[in-house]
Amino acid sequence: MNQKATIKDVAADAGVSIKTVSRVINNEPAVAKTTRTTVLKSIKKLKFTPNKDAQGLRSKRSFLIGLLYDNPNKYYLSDVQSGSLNACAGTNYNLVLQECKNNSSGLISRVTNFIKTADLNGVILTPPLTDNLKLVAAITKLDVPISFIAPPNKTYEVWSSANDKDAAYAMTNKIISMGHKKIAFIKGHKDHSAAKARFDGFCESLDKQNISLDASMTLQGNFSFESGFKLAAELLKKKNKPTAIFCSNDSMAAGVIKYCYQNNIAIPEQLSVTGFDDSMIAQEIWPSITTVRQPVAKMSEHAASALIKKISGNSSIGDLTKIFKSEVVLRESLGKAPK
Amino acid sequence: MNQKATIKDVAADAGVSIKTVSRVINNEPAVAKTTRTTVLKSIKKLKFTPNKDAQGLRSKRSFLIGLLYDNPNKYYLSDVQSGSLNACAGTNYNLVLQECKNNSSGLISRVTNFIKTADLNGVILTPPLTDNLKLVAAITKLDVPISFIAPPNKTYEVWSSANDKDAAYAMTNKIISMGHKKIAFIKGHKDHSAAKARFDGFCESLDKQNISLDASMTLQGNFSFESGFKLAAELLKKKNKPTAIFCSNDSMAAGVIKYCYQNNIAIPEQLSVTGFDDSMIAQEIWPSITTVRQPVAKMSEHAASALIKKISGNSSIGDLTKIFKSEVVLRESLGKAPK
DNA sequence: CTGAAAGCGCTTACAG
DNA sequence: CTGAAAGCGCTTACAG
Repeated sequence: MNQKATIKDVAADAGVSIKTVSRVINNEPAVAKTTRTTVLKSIKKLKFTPNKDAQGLRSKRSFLIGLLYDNPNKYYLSDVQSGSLNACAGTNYNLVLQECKNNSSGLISRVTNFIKTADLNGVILTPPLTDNLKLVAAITKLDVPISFIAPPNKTYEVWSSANDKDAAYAMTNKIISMGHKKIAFIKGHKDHSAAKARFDGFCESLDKQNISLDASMTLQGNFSFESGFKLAAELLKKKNKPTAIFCSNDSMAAGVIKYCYQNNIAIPEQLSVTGFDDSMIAQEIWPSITTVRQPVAKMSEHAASALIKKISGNSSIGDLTKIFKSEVVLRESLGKAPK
Repeated sequence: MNQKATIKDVAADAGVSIKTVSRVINNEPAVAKTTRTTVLKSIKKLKFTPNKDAQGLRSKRSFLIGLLYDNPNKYYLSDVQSGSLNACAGTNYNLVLQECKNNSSGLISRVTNFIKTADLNGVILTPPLTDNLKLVAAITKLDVPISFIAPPNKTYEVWSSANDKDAAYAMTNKIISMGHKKIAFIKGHKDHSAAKARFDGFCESLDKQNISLDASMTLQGNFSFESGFKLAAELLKKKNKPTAIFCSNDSMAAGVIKYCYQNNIAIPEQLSVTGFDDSMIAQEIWPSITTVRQPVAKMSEHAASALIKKISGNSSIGDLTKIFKSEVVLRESLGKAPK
C-alpha cells in the first residue's frame, strides 16, 4: 500500500495550515464552515486517519482502556467484552484485556506495572477485582480513573451495577409463592460482594414472609459446578430435606441437577432448583433453569462509556453511575412444592 | 503521582546519552557490560518505562495486535483470549479486541478501517473469519500480517491449527468400536472449514470400516443448541433410527440430549451422543458428553507469539505454523449400541 | 477564525 | 562501543 496520508498532506491539499486541519479533526468550534467543508473533503479524498501515536505523544493520551478480569464465568466475560466494545466503537478508544488472578501474590505490582507500561488512560474492573480494596487503592494512586462493574458500594465516581439483592428477593418470593417453605441457599464465592447481596435478598424475603432462616440450610459455595454438586449431596442427605434450593449462580445449579439425576430425585417434582446469571447452560440443560437475567452487556457498555466521558472530561454529559434491573426468568427447574 | 521519568532522566542519572539508554531498552548488543548495568540501575531507580507512543511514532509500530472474532462459542472465545494474552505478556504488545459479524454488509470496510484507525501491527483471525477469503484479501492488501487460527488451508505464513479431521476420525472409530452401525452426523455451520473437516473425518472412518454412508443420516446444523434439538427430532422420528448421533459441537449435542429427555429416550442406553470442543457444558450437563478436546488456548498462544515474531522480524526463531493434537474425552453420553 | 513555531519522547541514520 | 542531530505526526501555547 502507498504511504499513509498525514496531516501535512491534508493541509496541502486543502490549502490551509496543519493547525486548521487539527481543529477539524478534533471538532473544535472555531473553524469557518467553508474551511471545515474543504478540509473534510481533503480528509476523505486522501483517506486520512490521524496517527494515534502522534496524538497520544503530544496530548499525553493513549486512547487505551484496560479491561481487568479474574477469569469469571466465561459467558459473563464475553458479555462484558461485547458491551465495552460497543461503547468504544465510534470513539477513539480501544480496549486492552488483562486477566488477573485476584488473590495471586504480586497481583498489585503486576497490574500497576501493566497500566503504566501500556499507558492506559482508564480501567474497567469486574468482580471480584472490584471488591479488592488494596488493588483499587493502588490503581487510584496511579491517578488512572476506574470504572466499576458491580462494585461493593456506591461511593465511587464511575460504576454500573445490577440490583442483585432485589433480584434475589424477587426470586425468593417467587419460590415461596410456589408453596416452598424449606428453602436451602447455596452461597457464591465469599470474595464477591454480589454473592453477599444475593444472600441478603434471600434473607430479607424469608424475613418478610415470616419464614425463619435455618442456618443448616445455607451453605457456602464458590460459584463452581463442583461446589453445587457437593453441597447438594450435603443438603439432600438430611432427614429434613429442602424442597427447593436457591443457588447463587447457574453453574452451581447445574451441579445440583447432576446430583439429583444420579440419585433419582425428580426436578421439579421432588425438588425445585433455581440459579442466577442466566448463563447459556441455564437454557441448554434439561430441565432448563429458572434464573435471574442480568443485563451484563448493557451494564458494561455503560461502564465503558461513562469511563470514556470521565477521561475526556465530558463527565457532565449523562450519568457516570447507573443501576440496571435484573429479571427473574421462569423455566422448568422451579415447580410447586411437593405435598 | 509525580512526573513519569523519560529517557532523558535516565540518561542524566546514568551519565550517558539517550541513545545509549535506547540501546539498553531495545536489548541491542553493542553496549558495554558495565554501561548496561549502570543504565539498568538508573531505569530501575527511576521506575522508567518507555513511552509507547513515542516509540511507536518514531519506529512506525503501535505494538497493538487485533483479535478479530465473530462471537463464536463463548468458551472458545475466552480460551482464545487467554492464550493470546499469555503470548503478549512479557512482550511489548497488547491485544485489542474486535467483534465482527462475518456476513454483515460493510464488514470489510469496517474491519480495514478499524485496522487503520487503531494502527494495528497485526491481526489474529478466528473461524469463521479465517474462511472469509474476501476479508483475508482486504487485510493482506493493507500489508498487515495475519495469524490464522484454524485456517481452511495450510498455504498461509502464520497459523495454528488443530487436527479436526483426525479427531473426528478417531471419535468415529470409537463409536463404531462400541458396536454402533447406524450413526447419524449433525454437521456444523456451513461457513466453517473446521466443520467440514470434522465431517470429512467421520466419512473417512465409515469408509475404512466399510460402513456405507446414509445421506439421510447426515444433516446440516449450524452449531446452535436449537439446530441440535430440531435435527434430533428429525433423526429420531425415522423408522430406521440411528443408535448414535455424532454432533459437530457440544451445544448441538446438548440440544439432542434435551430432545431425548423430553421424549424418554435414555442416553446412552438407547442412544449414544457425542460432541466436539469440550465446552464447559460437556462436563456440567447430565449425562456428561463424550467429546473432543482441542487445546484452544495453546493454539491461540502459538498464533499470537508467531504473529509477534513475524512482526518483529524474528521469524527465524521457531515455527510460524503449528498443528495441535486434539483428544477424545470419554464421558457418559457414549455407550454400547443397543442389541 | 487562522497560522508559525516549539516540542512531546523516543528511534533512525550517520559519524567516529 | 558511544553520541549529536534530525525527525516521526501530531497538539500546545501563543499571536494576530
